[in-house]
Amino acid sequence: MPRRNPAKKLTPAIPRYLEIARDIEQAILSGRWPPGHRIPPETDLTKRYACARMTVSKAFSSLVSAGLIERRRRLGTFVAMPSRQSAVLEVRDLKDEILARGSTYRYQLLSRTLGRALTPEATKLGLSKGAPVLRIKALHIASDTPFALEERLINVGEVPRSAEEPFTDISGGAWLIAHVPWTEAEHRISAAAANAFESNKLQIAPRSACLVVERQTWRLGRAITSVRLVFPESMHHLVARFTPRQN
Amino acid sequence: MPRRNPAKKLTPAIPRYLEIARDIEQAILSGRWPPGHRIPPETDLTKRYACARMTVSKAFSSLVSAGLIERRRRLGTFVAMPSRQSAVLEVRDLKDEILARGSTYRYQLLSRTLGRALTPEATKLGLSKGAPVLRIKALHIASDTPFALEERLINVGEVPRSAEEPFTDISGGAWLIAHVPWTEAEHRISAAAANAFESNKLQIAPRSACLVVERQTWRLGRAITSVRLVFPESMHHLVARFTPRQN
DNA sequence: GTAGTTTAATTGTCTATACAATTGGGCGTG
DNA sequence: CACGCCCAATTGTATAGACAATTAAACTAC
Repeated sequence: MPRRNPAKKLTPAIPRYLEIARDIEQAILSGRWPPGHRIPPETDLTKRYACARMTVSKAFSSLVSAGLIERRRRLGTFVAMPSRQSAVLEVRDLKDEILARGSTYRYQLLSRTLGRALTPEATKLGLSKGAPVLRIKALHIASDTPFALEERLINVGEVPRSAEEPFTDISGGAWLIAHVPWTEAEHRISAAAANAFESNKLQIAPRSACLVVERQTWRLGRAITSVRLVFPESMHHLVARFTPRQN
Repeated sequence: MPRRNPAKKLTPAIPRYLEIARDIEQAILSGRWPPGHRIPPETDLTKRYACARMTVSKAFSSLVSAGLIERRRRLGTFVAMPSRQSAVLEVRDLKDEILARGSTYRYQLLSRTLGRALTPEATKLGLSKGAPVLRIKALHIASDTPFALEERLINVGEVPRSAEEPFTDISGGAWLIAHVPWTEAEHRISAAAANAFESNKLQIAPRSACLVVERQTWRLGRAITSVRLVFPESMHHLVARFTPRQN
């Protein structure tokens, strides 16, 4: 029977398992425990911290999910090799982003056509040629200055309700976020010179530098939408921030 | 004769807590439990799955760290709003990336000066003016074509050994990754037209579109380095991929 | 020596219980 | 009604113990 400590120990500001996790994290980040170093087994730390093994285990779990350590039965726990760095790229709705910087937001639908996928479109979405797709072109405008040009392709077969949505007042991105859960997304970020259509709509000089974000979204393996966002130089930058420690 | 007891309850292929987590995940991803939906409390699931509360708790923990659910004491557990999307941006060493695409890699140091931080440099790194810094300019070359221009600033006070490194054969990024652990990094990704120096070194037309990646790295709150990488249009794109399910 | 077998170290999962912390909602008083 | 107090639901953390799975290393039989 787990009899509680008679001293009525109030839980301290920082829980025990986090304290352990931070100690280990500190040892790793300071370089005191280099990659490959073997971390004392749970039973040792159980003694050192005078706690149950589950508590140490929980500390280790959080470090595993943060990618700082790796564990193997019988072998022990080791500081992970800093193999591939990664960063969390925040992707927010453009409307929120524009409003957040104090500008007014306006959305303008340029075109909306319901049709059958041409070969390149079908390839991009992983559909067969002729499948129903919705094509949307629109402008996001911040304080009367064009902010981004959006060209979107929606897989109507997967999102039937999109065929009834006019998209005159809400952007495809905002509508989809609200109506369709997704399981996987991929972004391609690059730079490109504006073509004639883009420079015209964005009111910038032809061939001027633009940031291009192409995003494709899937739901349980089937493509939902594919979108290409073109931002004039200096209108936008993406920020990615990474902290190794999780939880 | 192996004295293994075959009648003993073998642990199934998939542990109990993962089974629970997957059921919930499936309900969320399929849309059956939309964002904001209240998930039954631990005690209910404890009954439904006939297991201990710790097991349900562990299932929930993994879903929390995957960002699928949010929990609040007394209120309960809810399907997370898909508002703050995020993606994992892979950041690899340029050398690896170039070699991976089958090109040859060459690194060329353009300049290296050890000096005292000017005001803008000090501001960027969060140092006081006059602190020792190392400035490096270098080219990354893929199959004899300039691939990226690197302009780097290193906080010598935080990384003293960098002052002795010539950086003639190894890039600042590769050296730092190997020698200095970091705790936080921030990326700024944007597009810009090449200036005279950049177009000259990268052998591209003046004012042509470039992808600019600015990265700043800290270690325990103190700046280690700040780097600006300029890629000619079409030479490079960043790929970010996101999968909500984490295990 | 070699091949197979056992052992032991270590992590992985689970149970049953206990108490703390958080906080919306209900209750009562002025 | 407004304010403050208490209650109960729910999650958060922790304990002590149990057994399974993994696998390097020690051991044993040939």
